[in-house]
Amino acid sequence: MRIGELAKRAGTTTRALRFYESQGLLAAQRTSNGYREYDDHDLRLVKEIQSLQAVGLSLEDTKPFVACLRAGHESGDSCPDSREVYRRKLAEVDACLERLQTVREFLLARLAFSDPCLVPEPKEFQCS
Amino acid sequence: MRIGELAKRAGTTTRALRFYESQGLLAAQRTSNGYREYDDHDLRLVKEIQSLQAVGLSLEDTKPFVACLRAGHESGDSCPDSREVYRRKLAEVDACLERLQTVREFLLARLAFSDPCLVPEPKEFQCS
DNA sequence: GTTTGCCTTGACGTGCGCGTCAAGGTTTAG
DNA sequence: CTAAACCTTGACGCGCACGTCAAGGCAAAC
Repeated sequence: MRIGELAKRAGTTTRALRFYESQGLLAAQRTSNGYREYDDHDLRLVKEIQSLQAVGLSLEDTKPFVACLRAGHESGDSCPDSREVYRRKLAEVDACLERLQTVREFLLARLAFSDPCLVPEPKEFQCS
Repeated sequence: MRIGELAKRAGTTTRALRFYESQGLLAAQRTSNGYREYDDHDLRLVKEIQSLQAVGLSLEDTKPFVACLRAGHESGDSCPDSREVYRRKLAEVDACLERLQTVREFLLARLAFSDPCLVPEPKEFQCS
């Protein structure tokens, strides 16, 4: 399949896929006219990248997982480097949780003084 | 005092102070030669900004607090707009905590399968 | 032939909070 | 007189994961 179809199947954009290639995550065959050609294995790679990004890993962090899949392993997280990324990320998450708890206590304490009771409006948030 | 001394007293840089001014957070008097001139009230403002940033608020979010202090209030968080920022931030923090808990569960589950037991190395982390 | 819809590379834009020069003016110490 | 240490504005850089144009090539339908 070509880049447009891979993007559609993976639910992403051609720009993202070309960016992954520029970062060394994705390697495509080229047809005679210079078009990129992908197979189901590449689709699998893209989905792996997406699920790891959803957990908060950077593209750099997904490299060991991609390499693991390329090495023939069934899952991308069965290699030592991948598991090391998991451990590092877990430590980061724990640190963040602790910090956010502190921040939460602070905000609650500040709001405790005579709150005029307005309805809050939840929106999106940058974390992890 | 001039910008260099204010920066030293507040533990920041002249670049940051000029940036605050460009964002409408800080307004300085000018001496005859064009130098910015600050007083203790400005130092107070800068410290307010810093403490709010430490809690994870953006510069934009600190504006109501600065306005509140400028309006003559003792503390920057005694005005309705400031408290509204607190409430919104609290909602964001709560959402982030929930999300990070989910991520943490995921990472623990993935690591649960035959961990070769390597020592983790805690580093800095982007959160809030 | 030409329009349509793919594809290519390249380069600049985004948000945030400044850091880091660059090129110059001012004031003080020696 | 000169050097040092301040100050001024302006403009570009950074990290991250792409978005968005620009200018053009390729293939199939009309």
